[in-house]
Amino acid sequence: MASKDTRTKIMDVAQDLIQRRGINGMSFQDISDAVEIRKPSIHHHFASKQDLVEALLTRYRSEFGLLLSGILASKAKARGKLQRYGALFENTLQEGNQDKSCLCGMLAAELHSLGDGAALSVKGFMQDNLAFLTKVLKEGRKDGSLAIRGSVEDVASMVLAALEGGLLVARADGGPEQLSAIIRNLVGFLTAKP
Amino acid sequence: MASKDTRTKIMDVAQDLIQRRGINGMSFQDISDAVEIRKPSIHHHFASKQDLVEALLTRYRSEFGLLLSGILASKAKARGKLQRYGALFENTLQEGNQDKSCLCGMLAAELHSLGDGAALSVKGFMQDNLAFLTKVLKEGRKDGSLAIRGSVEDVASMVLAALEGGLLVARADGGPEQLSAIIRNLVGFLTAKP
DNA sequence: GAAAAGGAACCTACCGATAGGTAGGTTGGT
DNA sequence: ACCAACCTACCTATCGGTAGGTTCCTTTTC
Repeated sequence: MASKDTRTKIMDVAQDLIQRRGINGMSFQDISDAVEIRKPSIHHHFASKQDLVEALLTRYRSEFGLLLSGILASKAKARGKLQRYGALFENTLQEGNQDKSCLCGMLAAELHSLGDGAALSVKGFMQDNLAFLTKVLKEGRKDGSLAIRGSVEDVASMVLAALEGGLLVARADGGPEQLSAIIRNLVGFLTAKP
Repeated sequence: MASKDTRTKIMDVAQDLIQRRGINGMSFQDISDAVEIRKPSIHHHFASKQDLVEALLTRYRSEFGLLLSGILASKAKARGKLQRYGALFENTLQEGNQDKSCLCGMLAAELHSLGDGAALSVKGFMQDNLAFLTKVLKEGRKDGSLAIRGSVEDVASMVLAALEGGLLVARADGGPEQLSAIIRNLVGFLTAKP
């Protein structure tokens, strides 16, 4: 932690705050308090709040993309890949005080407060996930581990919606266990009957 | 519109703003601009922002509860009831500039900015919906129009998550058509095979 | 190798705009 | 005479952001 450079520390703190409070619930002062640096010094690393958010989104999409690639490359059947994908969301909610949501889920809610670049990046994140899910679902239809009816793209949308929404609902109501139940059921419904 | 009393106008405008921008993206000045009233006059009707939000939540839950009761009381089969329930969410997104989400979905995202009363009310909204869905799903298992596997409560959570998340995803990415596709698929997966 | 130049990484002090909220007065109907 | 429903004027806190200076390490130059 102490060895991380300041820019990274700022990004880490900012991302954590946005995932818990949202963009408009996070201020430069909050970052300044958490990272040991004066508030205006943040501007040395990020010219504006929009710049910070865009940098956050670029990093988040890149890291998330790596995780998705890792899942795609694994030897597991499609059903297993879907479970590993769901675990990404479960892990997010289980971190810290169990009140963190997906960065892009939060920003999607506050889309109105975003600049064009950030809004496009949030949309891009959704499309990244849909493309991933579409691949996994098609794979599952081939290897027989999943039973897909209708448009694969539409089912992908449903899965993504259930996970993003699951984070919101679980945080407000039933906690991590509720999210786990949602994922368990989702995978169950998509599983081919023997 | 002109005949509505000021208190109602304030609530209508505030709710619209929160559904589109979120709590922290809405200010008393915004309300003042939309309703023809000076900013401090809002305090005559609502002592604080928290009071306003809590009044909004009480009204929203009450109105939504009536809609749910109406659906429950209808003669339709459970599958039809589920479709009518989904239409509630579709209607929300189709209003105005097609950028409105569920009030409680937005507030669930910004839960950290809410007082205890409001947070509890958001949680209550989720539980209202889960109770409704649980009833419908059980009904569907009886009348044969739905095929539920596993815990009915867990499936209810999944449906609610998919709809709340569907609003977020559709708003950021594919618009109303994407939400419709999600609902179509959701109902499809829950439909008993002939 | 010493000195000068440069720039990254901070700092203090401050800015105008806006946030939610308060004090106290005016108006008009009951 | 009262009270609901407004108003103007103003408050403090905080927002994102700017100006300009200090420190220190690196790089260039004689």
